[in-house]
Amino acid sequence: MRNRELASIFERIADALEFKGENVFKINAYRKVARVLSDMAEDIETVWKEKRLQSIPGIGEGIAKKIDEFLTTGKMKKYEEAMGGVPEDILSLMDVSSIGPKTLRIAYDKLGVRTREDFVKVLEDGSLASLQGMGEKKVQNIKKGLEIYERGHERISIGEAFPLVEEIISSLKKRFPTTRFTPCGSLRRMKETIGDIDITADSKEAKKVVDAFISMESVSEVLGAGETKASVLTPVGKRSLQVDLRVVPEDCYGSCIQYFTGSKAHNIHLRTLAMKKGLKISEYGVFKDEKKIAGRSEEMVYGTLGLPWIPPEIREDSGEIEAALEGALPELIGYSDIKGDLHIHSNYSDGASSIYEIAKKAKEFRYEYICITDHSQKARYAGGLSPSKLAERNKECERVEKEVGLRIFKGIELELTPEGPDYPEEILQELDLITLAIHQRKKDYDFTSDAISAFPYIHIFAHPTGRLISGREEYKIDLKTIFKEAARNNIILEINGYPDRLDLSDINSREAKKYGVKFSICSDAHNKDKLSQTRFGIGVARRGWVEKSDVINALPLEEFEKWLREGRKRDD
DNA sequence: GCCGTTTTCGGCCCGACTGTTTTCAGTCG
Repeated sequence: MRNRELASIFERIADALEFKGENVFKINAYRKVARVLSDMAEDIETVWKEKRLQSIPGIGEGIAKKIDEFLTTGKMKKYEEAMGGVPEDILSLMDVSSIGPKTLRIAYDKLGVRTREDFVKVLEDGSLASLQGMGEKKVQNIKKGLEIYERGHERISIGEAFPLVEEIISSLKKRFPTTRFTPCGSLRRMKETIGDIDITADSKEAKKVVDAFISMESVSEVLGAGETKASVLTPVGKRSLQVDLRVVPEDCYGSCIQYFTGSKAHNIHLRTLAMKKGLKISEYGVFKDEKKIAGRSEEMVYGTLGLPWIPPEIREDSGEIEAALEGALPELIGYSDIKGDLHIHSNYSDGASSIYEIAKKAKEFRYEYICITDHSQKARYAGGLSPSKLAERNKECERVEKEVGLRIFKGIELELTPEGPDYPEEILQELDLITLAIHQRKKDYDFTSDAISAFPYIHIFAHPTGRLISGREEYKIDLKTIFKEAARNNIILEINGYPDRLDLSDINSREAKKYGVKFSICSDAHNKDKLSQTRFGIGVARRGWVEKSDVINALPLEEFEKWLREGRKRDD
C-alpha cells in the first residue's frame, strides 16, 4: 500500500509551491489529491495497474502521469523540481501553527532565513517583528506555535480523547443544562487518532458559554477567544490537546455540526454538489440566493441536496456521497447492535476483574452472552493458563453463568505455535470458542502460512495485523491471502476495540468485506470497566462500511449458538 | 492542476479571528 507515501509527496509539493508563491488553485489541486490518496480504501497500485487512475476524483492527466512515473521509476521529476531551492527546514516550519508560507517567504527574502536556527534567531532578536506587516504579537504567537509543536504534535488515541470530551461537555452542561453540545471533527467520525477536538454548541448567549469554556479548570492555556468561538489547550498526559468550541444559534446548529464534523473532503464534495444546484452551503445553513432554506438539522442540510443523512463515520468522500445519491448507503452496524463480547481477559490470566465482576458489568450492557478468552499456556508473560488452571477457570465460568444468569462461553486466546495448537486436542474440546492471536515478534518472519495452518481448530482470528497505533509496526502477514482463506473457511476476523490496536483498521475491514469475511467486534478488555471499549471497535467497523449482517456477535444468543454448532462445519 | 446540465476556458468552499492596519492580509479550520 503506497497511498500514504504518494500522499506525503504531493503534500510536500504543495508546501513547496506555496512557499514559491505559485498559483493557489494548483496548490490546492495537489493538496486535494494528497487527501484523496490518504483517505482511499483501495490500493493505488491496483488502480494504477488497472489503468483507472483518472477515474479517481482529483486525479487528472497531469497527476496520473506523475503517479505513473513514480510507481514505474520510484522517482518524480516534479517533486524534485518543486523542492529545488527550498530548504527542508523551511518546509517543516510550515507545519507549525501561526507560521504560513507568506511569513516564511518574507523571512527568507528579507532576512536571509534558511534554517530553523535562522528562523528562531530572527524571532528572538526582533528583526522579524520590525518588518512591514509583522509585529511583536505576531512573533509571540509564532513562538507559542513552535513551543506547542516541539512539545509534541502527535495525535492522541480516540480512547484517550473520548473520556476527555465527555468530561468537558458534562462540566459545561452543568452550567447550561438546556444547551446542546456536540463533539464534531474526527472524534465524531470515530477516527482511530484525534488531532484536536471541535465542540459545537447552540445558545443565544454565545459569549457566556465561551467564557465558561475558557475558564474551565482543565484549561491550561487560552489560544484565542472571541464572541462565538474559542480555542484552548488541555493537558493529556505529557502532551496537550487543542479544544475548539463554537457557539451558534439554534437555527443553524445542524449545518454547523455538519460543517465541523467534516471530513474536509466530504464537505468540499457536498459544496460542489450544492453549487450545481444553485445552492450555497456554509456552517450557517444552506442558501438559495440570499434565502436560507435549511440549517436547523443535519437531515435538512443533506435533504436540500437530495441526499439521505449520511453517518459521520463514513463521511470521507470515499464513495458515500455517490452511494447516497443512488440510495445505496450501507446499513452500518449500530452501537447497540452488539449482543455479546467475545474477547475478554479475566483475573485467571492477565485481567484485573473476576469473571463474576465481568458478567455483572456485561449485564449492564444488556449483553446476552460473553466469552472469557484468557491467554493460553505459552503466553507466560500474560499469565497463560496451564491445563489444570484452565479446567478450574472453566468451572468458574459455569458457576458464574448460573449465578448471574448470563450465558458465558468458555474461550481461550490461543497462541500461535509453528508446532500446532498450544493445548492437546482433548483440552480444546472442552472449550466453546477458540480465538487465535499472534503476539510474537520475529523480524521479517511471514506469519501467513502459520496463521492459516491454525484455521482448522479456531473460530476467530484476533487483531490480525498485530499493529499498535502508538508505535509497533504490524507483523508480516499477507492480508489478501488471510481474507480469502478466512472467507473460505468461515473464520471470523476480529475488529479489536482496544484503542491502541483497533485492528483490523477501517481500511482493512472494508477490504476484507469485499472477500465476504465476517467479523466479531470485541473489547479485548483487561478489566470490567474496559468492556465499553467495544464502541471504538464499532466505530472502526462503521468507518469500514461493515453492516450488521457482517457481524457474528450481533446475532442473538440462540442464533449465535446455532452458528457455533453448525456454521463452523468444515469440508474435511 | 482539475473539471464541466452555465464553461474545453475560467472558474476553483467559506467565514472567524488576530494583528496590523485605518480597510485588510494571513492563518486556520
